[in-house]
Amino acid sequence: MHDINFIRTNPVEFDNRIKLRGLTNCAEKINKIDEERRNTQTVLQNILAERNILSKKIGEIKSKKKDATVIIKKVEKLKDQISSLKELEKIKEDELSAILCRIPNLPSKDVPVGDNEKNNTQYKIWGDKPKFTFKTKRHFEIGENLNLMDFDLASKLSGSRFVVLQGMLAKLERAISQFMLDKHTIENGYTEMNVPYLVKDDALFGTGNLPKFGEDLFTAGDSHWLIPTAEVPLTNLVREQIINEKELPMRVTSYTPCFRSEAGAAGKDTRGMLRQHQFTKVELVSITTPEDSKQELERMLSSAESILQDLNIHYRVMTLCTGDMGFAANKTYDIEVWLPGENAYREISSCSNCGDFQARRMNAKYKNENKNDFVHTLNGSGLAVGRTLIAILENYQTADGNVEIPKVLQKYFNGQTTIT
RNA sequence: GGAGAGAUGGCUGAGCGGUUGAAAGCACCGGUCUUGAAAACCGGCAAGGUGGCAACACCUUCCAGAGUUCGAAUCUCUGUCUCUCCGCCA
Repeated sequence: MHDINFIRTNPVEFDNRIKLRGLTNCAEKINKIDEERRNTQTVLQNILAERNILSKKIGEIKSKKKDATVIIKKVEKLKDQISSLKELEKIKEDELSAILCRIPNLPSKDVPVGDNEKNNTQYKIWGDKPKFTFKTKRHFEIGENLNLMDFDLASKLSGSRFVVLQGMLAKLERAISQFMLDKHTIENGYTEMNVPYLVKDDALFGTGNLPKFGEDLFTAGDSHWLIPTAEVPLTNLVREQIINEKELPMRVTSYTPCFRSEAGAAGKDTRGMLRQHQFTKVELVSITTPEDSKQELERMLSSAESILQDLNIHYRVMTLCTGDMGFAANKTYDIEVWLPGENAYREISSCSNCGDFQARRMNAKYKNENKNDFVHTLNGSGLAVGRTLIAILENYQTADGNVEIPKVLQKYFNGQTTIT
């Protein structure tokens, strides 16, 4: 949610920066409604002030047991005006927030400008593409050949975009998530949280998924939604609060399933488990002061990177351009992991600084020398577990169709070193 | 699921329909004292908004929404949530 005050005082800058996200000339329209709203409010407040004064007088007169009918008649006349002005004010407020809550965050000034992912820029690259002496397979070929990954079976239960993992692959999924949580809690300074997977509208509004992107979500039938990412419950942990500055930065992590309808992704990545309706993810969320959020994004990125480095898998980090960022972000880094079977880099993590955008929607503040200000929120995958499993299968595959278990995961396998 | 109780400022907790934005305590901030700290004492301390260059003035907010009233934290209705007891249950 944007600061109306900022739009009012910097309409040109606002329009220039929001244009980078494909929206044109918003400020004038917004400011016109805002002005109508404020004018209405001023008139209303003056009448309310008058009513309050007169009502107080009535109290004084009555306490002296005198007759107040003249003044009471006078105040009665104000009532109609008050209710119609209140109505008008509400209309203007709703009109304003309907527009404001659908406008994406302004891109940070250090984000590359562009319309689509082709304009993303490489921020860093780690390791090298591994060399294989045999023709590499894709993850689902490996998994299906091992008889440990079954898409047909899953579709009987749940339809398309689901998978059943069995035996060592199910265990691998568990080992990966365990490893990630251990790494983030023991070495990277995050506190592990166990959070609800069903949330209310308000929580999704807070992170920016609603009201615009309900299509991407699953509902649970009642007033609950299935979380598309643990970002939603984790970020909302600070909603409607004034946090003591000493508590910041707050770093939390959680391993959860994520549910996405993939409404706009028909025909995209239909083979394999790259894009599923349900997947698990270890999420990182940081709550910081405005001064610290930029460096926190770098720190968060490093935390996510540390997983792939420990797994010794080659990746690159892209800075998303203005046109490719998510709704709530002001800057986003995507970690793209190298998949030899697919001969491509694929997103495995997305780390975003949302500035105060979500904090405004959630009304999350911190106390700073007797001043209250909105916190900054950041979120990142650390990492997507399913895609990490894919990356391991493809990077650790052997000529005979088996998969080596990465060193750091072996302790979760009682010393076993290969999946066969 | 049945019966009852409740929701007030960062927290605990008072609050007759009329100077109650709200007592008191804790926490927090500033000061005195102290070599330093603690204790003690003094002072400050809710949020959001409108108008104003500003000092400041005013408006709104006591879970949410509707209502009664000249006037609601206080009365009525609805919803949400919490707690206690009973039943059921992983």
